[in-house]
Amino acid sequence: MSIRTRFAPSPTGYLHIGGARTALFSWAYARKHGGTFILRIEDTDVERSTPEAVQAILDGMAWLKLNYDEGPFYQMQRIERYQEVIKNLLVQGLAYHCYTSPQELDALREAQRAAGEKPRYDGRWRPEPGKNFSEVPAGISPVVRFKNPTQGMTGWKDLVKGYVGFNNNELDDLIIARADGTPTYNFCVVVDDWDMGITHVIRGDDHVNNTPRQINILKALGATVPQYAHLSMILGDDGQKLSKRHGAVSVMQYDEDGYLPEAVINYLARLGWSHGNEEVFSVEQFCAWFDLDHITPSAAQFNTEKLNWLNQHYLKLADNARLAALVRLRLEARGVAVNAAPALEAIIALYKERVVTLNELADATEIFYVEPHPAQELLDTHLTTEALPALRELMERLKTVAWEAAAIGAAIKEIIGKHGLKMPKLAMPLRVMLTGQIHTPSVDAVVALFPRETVVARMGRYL
RNA sequence: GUCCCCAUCGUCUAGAGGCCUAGGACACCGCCCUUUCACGGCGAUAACACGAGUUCGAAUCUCGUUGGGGACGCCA
Repeated sequence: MSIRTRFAPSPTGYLHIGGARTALFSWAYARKHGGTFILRIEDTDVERSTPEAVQAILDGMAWLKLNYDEGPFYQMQRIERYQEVIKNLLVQGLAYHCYTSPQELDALREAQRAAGEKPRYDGRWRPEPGKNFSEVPAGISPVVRFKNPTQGMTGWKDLVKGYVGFNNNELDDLIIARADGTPTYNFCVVVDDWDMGITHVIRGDDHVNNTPRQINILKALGATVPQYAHLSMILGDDGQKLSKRHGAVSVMQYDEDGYLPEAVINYLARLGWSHGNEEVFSVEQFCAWFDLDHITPSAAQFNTEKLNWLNQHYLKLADNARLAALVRLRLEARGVAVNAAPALEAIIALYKERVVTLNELADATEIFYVEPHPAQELLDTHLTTEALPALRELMERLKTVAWEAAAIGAAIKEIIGKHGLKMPKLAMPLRVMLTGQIHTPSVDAVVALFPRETVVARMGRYL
């Protein structure tokens, strides 16, 4: 049987790192087995779902290049189907109307909590032999509840956690249709997974408690129960739970922060999954290796340091032209006009091994297009009286020397030799005058990057 | 409170009873390279939560303890 997986986010916010990993694993599992990956938008919470959030999810997946074979399907467009199934369940006596008001339910739960019990529906409207429901309250639209089995166990062999079982008497009769007739999450999921022929449900840990309920509905429907794999959650850098208020950032934030999507993918792939000692691998390699057997059941803490390391690695590997396009966007967003000279690609070639993110790369390249303003302190420190004569001579030499790093380097060496100076005595003030910084790549290479006139002009300002 | 899940270096992890004196990676520290800062190379420090079992033998199996997390919505 062909494998069919799905990613089913609710559009109530951006795609965050945990969701992205769930999507990645689901996607990779389908890819590994030549199966089908489906995107389904679970938008039945009309209050909180927004088109912007849908777009944010789509954008996040596109950035990570997680392509889907079917969908996106929207649950709100399948309402009729859910209602049809609910009607059948009602007819078969597998579901029933419940007239308990939200206020009554609140009171019930409160009382149960106070008594140290697990808050749950007490089945007061559940049809039972001997029960008489002749006094149906007038003017109240009922919800529909699923008639959950009360005996026995419901369990499954979770592909990540192993066997997980619940006593059916722990499960209450969940609402499958609201008073306004709209179906609820747990029900839509079941119908969709059934209709869409999902074979493997790969989702977050927070759904384990929903699983026995969903299995019971699936069984009532006569549907095949898919395999389940519950992924543990991702904790923040500080070990705390990720939430909107705390550290849960959109994957697109990583784009903004200057991370490469392949670095994020590689990092996420390795978070909670392993293939021996492999740390760095392409997405293709990941798809070939991926399996559910090597997913850790325990929660994982996000580690920005390691993401940084991977990003640096992929930056070094990345094509200069691609990086130039990415950096150009960032520079222009800062209002920096990227001129033809110096060539951005050439600058990047020299700088990309020295930075961690694209933003740092943009920082480093910016001074090639914008006048630097060296701090007076740096000028005082490095433009020493002993260096000035040599610097002036160098400036003259740079007006005529062959414009390439080797020749420039040779000229510098010759001049320091002549003046009895050590390399840094000349290199540091040169860096400061040209870039306003004291940390740059090899100074002759930096000089060679600039047009000759720019170098002479920037030096001339201080000599 | 009830139910469910989890537990190896600071972090991500390898590990399916002897291959473990517990391996790799990030970070940290040290050394080398060096024209500054990086990069790169080499090296060091660092962990099986605790307690009982089972077994000739346990990081691996069982039970318990402790600690952490999740779920208990007419949210998803």
